[in-house]
Amino acid sequence: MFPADARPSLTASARAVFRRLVLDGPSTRPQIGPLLGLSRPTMSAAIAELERIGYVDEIGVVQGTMGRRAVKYRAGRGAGHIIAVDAGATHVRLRLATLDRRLLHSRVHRLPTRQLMLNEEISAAVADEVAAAIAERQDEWGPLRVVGIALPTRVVDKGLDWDATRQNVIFSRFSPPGGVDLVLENNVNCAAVAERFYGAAKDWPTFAYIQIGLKIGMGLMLGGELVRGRNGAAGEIGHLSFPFAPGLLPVAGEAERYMGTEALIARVRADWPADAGAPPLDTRELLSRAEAGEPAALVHVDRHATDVGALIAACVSVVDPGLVVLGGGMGASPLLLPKTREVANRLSYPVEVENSALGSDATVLGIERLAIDRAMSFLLGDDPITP
Amino acid sequence: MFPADARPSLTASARAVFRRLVLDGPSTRPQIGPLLGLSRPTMSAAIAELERIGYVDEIGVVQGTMGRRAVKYRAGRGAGHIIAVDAGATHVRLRLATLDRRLLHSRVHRLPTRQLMLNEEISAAVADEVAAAIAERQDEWGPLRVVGIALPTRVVDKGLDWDATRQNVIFSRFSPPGGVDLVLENNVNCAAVAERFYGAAKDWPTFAYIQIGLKIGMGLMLGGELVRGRNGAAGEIGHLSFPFAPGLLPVAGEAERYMGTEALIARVRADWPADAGAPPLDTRELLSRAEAGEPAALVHVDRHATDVGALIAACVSVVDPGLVVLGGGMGASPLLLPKTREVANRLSYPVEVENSALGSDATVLGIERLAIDRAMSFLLGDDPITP
DNA sequence: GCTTCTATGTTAGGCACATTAACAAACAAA
DNA sequence: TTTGTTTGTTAATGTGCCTAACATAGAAGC
Repeated sequence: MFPADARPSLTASARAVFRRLVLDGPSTRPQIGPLLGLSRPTMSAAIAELERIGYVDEIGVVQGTMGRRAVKYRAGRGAGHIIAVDAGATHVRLRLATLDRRLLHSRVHRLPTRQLMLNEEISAAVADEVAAAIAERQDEWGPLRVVGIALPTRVVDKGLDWDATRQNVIFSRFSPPGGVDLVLENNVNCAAVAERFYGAAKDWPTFAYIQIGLKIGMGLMLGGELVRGRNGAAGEIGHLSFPFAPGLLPVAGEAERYMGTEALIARVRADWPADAGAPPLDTRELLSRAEAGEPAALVHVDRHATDVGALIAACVSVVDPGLVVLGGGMGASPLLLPKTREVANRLSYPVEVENSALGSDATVLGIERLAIDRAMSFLLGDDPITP
Repeated sequence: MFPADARPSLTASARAVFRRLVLDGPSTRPQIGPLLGLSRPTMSAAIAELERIGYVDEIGVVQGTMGRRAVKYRAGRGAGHIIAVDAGATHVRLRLATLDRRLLHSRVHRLPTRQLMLNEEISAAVADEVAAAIAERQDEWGPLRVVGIALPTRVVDKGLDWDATRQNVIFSRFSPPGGVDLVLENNVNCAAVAERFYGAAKDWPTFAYIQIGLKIGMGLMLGGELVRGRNGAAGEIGHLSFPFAPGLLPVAGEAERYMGTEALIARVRADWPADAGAPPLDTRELLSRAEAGEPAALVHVDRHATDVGALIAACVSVVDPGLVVLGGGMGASPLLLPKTREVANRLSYPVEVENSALGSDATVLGIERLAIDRAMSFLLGDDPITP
């Protein structure tokens, strides 16, 4: 549409209007104007400005109960589209969408085997899926602006301890298409973003998303801003040293090894009463048997809920988020909630604890949101041209 | 100068100029203009605007190596002044200053006995000192804009769990002067603010200040913003439940009871070797004997440093601040640093650990900064008139 | 089928706040 | 005294928004 170094300069009102069209979806001028406190002449000018450069398209008219009908607009072809990818351990999920989230293409690619960490296998799957998505390209989609990828690693800016993370492994088989902005973000942070915008934390600018599954992690949102930390390690609570008690030697990263599902299931199986039948093979079975009322399963679920409550209490004492959204294989289960709430609130300050509302889609939806945000800042020119 | 509901409206440039004069101290137009990217005519208009309403006073001229000399300006009499009070356990410290931090009056009031918590005794001392400061009032100081008080309690907005904190005890003997804005803030948070502006965290928008003394607490600064949390409990790491280990029952608030100086000294005395002379009576003695090289003292300092390192590691795993500034009776000692650094970095992610640069003045300086910020937002009208 | 009422959109005029360009003033150094 | 440098002012201009008034296009009433 135009070269990256010659993005059109827009008036503040036009930028605000575009932002609303992206965030709220198709709207009419009389909807947007009063919302932004802009007069009708200013709205006219803003829309004209945006239409001229292709950021906004007219898509029809709407008729109220009376009076002249209003023209409806949406983010235009020239605004382009983004690709969001969740590079997960078992699935690679992809969404291709416009900035106002019209889904144009999507795929869920199941990996042949579960990957223990970010590796070439995942990178290759991402490369395939991104290439396939780009091949689908249609003219009405406009230019591809951003590719966002959610990674199961810490994400840091180049220059710091980049090499200590595995994040660059994503590029072993995958090369980002040229001329397109790339956004990398930790997958738990992405899930937090999604819960904030579409899930259990709607209208909560401050909260923590805590993932309890094979791995343990937290995505922290304070005042509407994702907290990443100096080394991208904010929320790496799986890495909490543990135990933390007088006389005992703490071990780095032990919290995850103790709280993760693998250790949990090992404990469950070691502890399983002889007269309670075969012990559960995985967390799904443990949870379903607990739900069915099996006492042995219930005991273990309760014990785990207590541990989760203590973990939450630790986070609350540090950042006091007010709301904790639980996700992940174990965390998403409502069975944990009562005990977890009780323990967390007893050990620290008032916290609401809720289950994730988005499940396994949270991560893609989050990286989609981040990719859109980046595309929008690019188009509106309020960010460095090349980071 | 003018009623609260009729503050003059200022142009954006005038507001920016005033903000610079407050933050940078006396300056000339050619200093401020280029800094803000404002042309000379705009600077003229801004200064004229500010002078007319008394926000800015002319204080002299400065001569460069060549050319005409420039007029120097500073925050004016009409901008007024603020009072900052640190309501501490052993001292009440007060500073009365203009918005650009010209110290007009200050007092350090030593309480007859150490207070264990915020109580009427402290409230009475605050009332006395504030009254005395107000009695000193001189016309050239302009109006009193804000009284800020640093409290040794959690501080929450009215309406949440206000009653669970003791913060209202400050009003048992002290009544804020009428027509003046009041700012309350937790004392550890204040110390963090001071370290950020004037101390060890200058140029670190993200860091944590951790106080290790009689009490344990943290002030968290992320991206230049103080993190308070939903219940004003962010950083209440003294309240961390402890121990946190399989099979052990965690107790709320136990971290402080274990890590605080009282428990530390009790452990030292219980453990003191019979052939090492009389055990130390307090932390000051423990530290000075460690500094002198006494092995028994060194062992205990080292052990405590290890515990502090583990505590820092826990905070780093949650928020990854990149820098931790240690303050408080024990924390301010450089003796702890080597071991603390080693343990913290071994157990989590890269953190720099430094000693407080401000000592016991940190808290007053921090609340002074916050009071000034509030006064400035009041004058510039970018805040709700009455919260 | 005409008027009337209502909501949407445009045109004209003006104000607030910044700019650039040119000039005036005040100083040090030659 | 002259020259060059820096500071400050005046005049003219531009941009980005506003309000007021008008034009347009529909539904509803007679």
